[in-house]
Amino acid sequence: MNGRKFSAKREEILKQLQSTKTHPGAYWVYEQLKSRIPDLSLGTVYRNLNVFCKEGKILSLGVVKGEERFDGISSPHPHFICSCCGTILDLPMKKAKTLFRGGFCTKNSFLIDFRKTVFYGLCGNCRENSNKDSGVLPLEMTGRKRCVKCETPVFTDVINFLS
Amino acid sequence: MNGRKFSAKREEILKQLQSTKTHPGAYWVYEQLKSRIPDLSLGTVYRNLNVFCKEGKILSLGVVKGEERFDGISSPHPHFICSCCGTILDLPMKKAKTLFRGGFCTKNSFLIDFRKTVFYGLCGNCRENSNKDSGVLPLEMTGRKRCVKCETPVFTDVINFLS
DNA sequence: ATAAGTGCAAATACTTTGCAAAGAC
DNA sequence: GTCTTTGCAAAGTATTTGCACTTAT
Repeated sequence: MNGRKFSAKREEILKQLQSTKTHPGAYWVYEQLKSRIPDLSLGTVYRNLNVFCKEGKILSLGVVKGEERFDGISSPHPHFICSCCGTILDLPMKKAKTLFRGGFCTKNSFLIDFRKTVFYGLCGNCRENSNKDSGVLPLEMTGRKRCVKCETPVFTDVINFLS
Repeated sequence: MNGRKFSAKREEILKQLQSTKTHPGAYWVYEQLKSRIPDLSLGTVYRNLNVFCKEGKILSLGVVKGEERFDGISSPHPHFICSCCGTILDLPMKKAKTLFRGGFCTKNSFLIDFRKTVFYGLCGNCRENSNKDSGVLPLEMTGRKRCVKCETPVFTDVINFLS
């Protein structure tokens, strides 16, 4: 009674997001599909992007210049965000490592001003509550690997990045 | 003709933000000061928080649950954000390193689900434009060190974090 | 005197939501 | 038949902005 049903529009929204490397926002996805699917509504795009995020099928890159941006590739990888125009680029691991070490801009390329490293998860309180209430973890936490100690879902790929 | 003038309210806003470790949003700052400064307006808080960000006096931690959150400590350091309740914690470097290596939750503490590492700066296009147009870099880029090669402002502390 | 700062309220802009109709199973 | 998905438009909400007034220099 809480399952997900097939929806052609949902599929198209996912495909559209996965078809680009521009890390767009909801409106871009809507606009692209609108010509092909005239009776698509922006609300549906928002709804489904949220669904994908919670299912771990896509990645939210957070709000850039007032608009939430998404990545159709859900495996975590470094990004570059231009603080001037909002362009988002996938950052090859090799380049990321160079930037970490270098601390200055690379010739003919973008200039790194600063970076942010943020850990996401559950604080002690919320973790306790989510276990107590229903045994159900927040949707954001589902679909991931589990802690070797306590069986809680956890993302282990942190080991691989820049370690 | 483009200077900044003293403002008591501005000082208070900065002090208020620096007085807490909770990484609050604009409204919290406003609420705290309202009792002491009854004729303070929310718009002024927003305006000045933006000013501080551009001057590098505070740090924006991005939008968490729909609200932009700030850190009165402007030197970059790792944070933990609870994806359930939005709590933001400063993360001691030692713990950050452990989390990078461990990839699983720590006993009686928060659970790391995933982290994001984002580089901010200027892409090639914008960099070119900002040089051409006026010789003035976007405000976000000011007040920082300069690239040893091209003299463009750049934040060099990336070298020190987890390298 | 001049330019910057502020209060206030209206405007923006992105996102969410309520509800009735349509669709999947 | 039941539960999910959707279109549509309205509501919601954080943030920005215009303008007249105030304040700093």
